[in-house]
Amino acid sequence: MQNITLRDIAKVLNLSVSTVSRALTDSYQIGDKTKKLVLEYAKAHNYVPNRMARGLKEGKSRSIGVVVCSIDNSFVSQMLDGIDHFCTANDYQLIIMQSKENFEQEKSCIHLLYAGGIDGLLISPTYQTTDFEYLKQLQNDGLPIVLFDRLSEHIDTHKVAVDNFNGAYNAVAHLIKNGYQTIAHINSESKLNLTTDRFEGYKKALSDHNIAYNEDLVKFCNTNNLNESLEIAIEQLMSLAKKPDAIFTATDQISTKSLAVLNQLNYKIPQDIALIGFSNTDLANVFNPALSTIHQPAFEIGSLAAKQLLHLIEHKNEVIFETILLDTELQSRASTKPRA
Amino acid sequence: MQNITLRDIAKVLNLSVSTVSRALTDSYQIGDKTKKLVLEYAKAHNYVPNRMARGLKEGKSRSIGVVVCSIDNSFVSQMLDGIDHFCTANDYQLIIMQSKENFEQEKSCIHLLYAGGIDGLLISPTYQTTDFEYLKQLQNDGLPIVLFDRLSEHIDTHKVAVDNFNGAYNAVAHLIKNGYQTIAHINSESKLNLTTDRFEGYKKALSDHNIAYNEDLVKFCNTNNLNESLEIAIEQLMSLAKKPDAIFTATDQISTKSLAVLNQLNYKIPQDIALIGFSNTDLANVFNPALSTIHQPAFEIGSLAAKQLLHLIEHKNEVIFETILLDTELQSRASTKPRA
DNA sequence: AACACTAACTAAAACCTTTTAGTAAATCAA
DNA sequence: TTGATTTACTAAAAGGTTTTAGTTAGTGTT
Repeated sequence: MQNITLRDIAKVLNLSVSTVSRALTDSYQIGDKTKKLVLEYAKAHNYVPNRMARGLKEGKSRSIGVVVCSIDNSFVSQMLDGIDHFCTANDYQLIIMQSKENFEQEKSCIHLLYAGGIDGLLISPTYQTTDFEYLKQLQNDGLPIVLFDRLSEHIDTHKVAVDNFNGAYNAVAHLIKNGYQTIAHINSESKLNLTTDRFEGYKKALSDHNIAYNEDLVKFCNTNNLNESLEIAIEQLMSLAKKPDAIFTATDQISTKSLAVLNQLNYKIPQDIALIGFSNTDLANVFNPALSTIHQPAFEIGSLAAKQLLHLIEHKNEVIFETILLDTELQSRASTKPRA
Repeated sequence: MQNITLRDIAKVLNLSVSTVSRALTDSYQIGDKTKKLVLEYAKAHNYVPNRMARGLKEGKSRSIGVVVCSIDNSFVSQMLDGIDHFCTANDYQLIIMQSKENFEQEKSCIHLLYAGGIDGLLISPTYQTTDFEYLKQLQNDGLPIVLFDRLSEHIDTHKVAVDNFNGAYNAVAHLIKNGYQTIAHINSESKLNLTTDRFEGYKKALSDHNIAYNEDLVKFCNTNNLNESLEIAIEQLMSLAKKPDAIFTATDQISTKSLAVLNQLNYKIPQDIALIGFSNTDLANVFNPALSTIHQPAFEIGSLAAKQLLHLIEHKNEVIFETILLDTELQSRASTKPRA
């Protein structure tokens, strides 16, 4: 099973191990004939450097850890695609772990990854996460960390996400422009920027259009028990004295499930109630009705975050952290058609 | 940044490196007092063995490679979830790579993974893949390999997937039972078992119900250019002299996109044409109309495949390979309502 | 007292790479 | 011809772990 090693090549060609190593890295110290000889032999015998040995020697593993809530989430997997794309292009391996929206499991993932010797960490924290001390400690120990999608102010590092405030603002402004006036908002229960920014965007759009904010129209759902808490939220909204004529939903999961719940309750969309939400599904056109969405450049978020992390790994001394916010895109479909 | 090493502990406690190593692995050769001393010091100073060093020494990495067509595919990501679950529970790390349905890229992924020193490989080949010589060579070199979801007879190893023949048979039988007679079939262009088994299941269901097979009703689409080739296929089907009254689609992508195309062409489903297909989307209920599906136990496929692989890694001598086929589930919805 | 045996430890090699610090031979300047 | 420089190579160490092959001190047997 064993792969061929430098020593094997050296023995056959009657050279020293160091010469072979240098020939393969095209060092100026080695003559052209020797280089050619070694290169050809290595190629012919399919030599590949042992990653463990190299990693041990260099104190690097050329692998990065990624912690996400769940691989099994279309938006997340789109970001992972972007991360993978950039890392593969730069010869870094990806080790992906899932927090399953559970803070304890998130800590455990991070610990395992760190112990496994990753060169850097890409993390999108759980909605529960409020304590960033653990991450800050690793950061102080020299581990490069980049936050993506779900950001927090409690840790200072590179961060990549979309402009959630503007995305939310545009969604609500779009509803208002199309004649909707009583706009509800369903968000996830969390202290992350993502949540608060989208909420703030909602409020700002209302106030900019002279619509009074009404807290009865705003619901925060428990992500760990979404089905049930969302049904309750929607039923509460629809039994208000002054019923909403539109809903702006803040996450992918909430958007699609709200559509399901509203359909099940036999509301006509958008006649009875309009719906727009953050979502990256490529099936929005197939929905009943086609769903208006705020679309995020998921692939770009991932690849940019990876780019920032690899830069951090290779230039550890630089400490000017930046936060990159990409633009969202409003995709208008049947679920928010202008009111007749 | 550097983690504490065995040598550090040895120096502080005035012991040899080997004693410390043995104390930590609870060897009988070390006295109880010494063991306790070492264990406490290691714990207090958060010692974690260097994965590279251990990997180098043992010739193992405790990591496995996974090659899939694309992370960004809900069915794939559900399987990855299962794989991750089992591997994490058994302290193996996952290195995921994407072939993007391209055979050359698949080979490149496998090569990178092998060079990276994985202990085993989990692979779901591209639809293009017909040549398994490369994999067989690695297998002969001692690399444990398990095929999942997309199987082939050209390599002998553990395999995990669903019973595609039966899944397809049930879908078509369901259509017939509900009164549909002229049943088209859209599949992906490939030589993999998955493709042929689903095609065979379709044919068998027809013949068992005394419906003549008509090759005009069967289309194989190019997965790398699905949008266009699918549109052409559907237009051809719908312009036949004897139009189909139902379509059975063979893959997740084809199923959802067919729905989109049929909607766009303004066909009423199921009145003009019924639709059922393999798909694992959890949004089938939200579609227009709700889509009948053949659902696969994706998580179980993944975790079982991982289980088989880890077993293979830890018992390399055993060579009785098995193929596990799980059952599919028919989920009947509006798109295949019984004909009036 | 001589010997075998065990308990508790250690020194050093091995895994494979990269890199530091050299060496030997050839070339060049004076 | 001497001394300096360049070219093309090598020996050996380092990185952290596990493991082989010891060593030493102490106990038990006769």
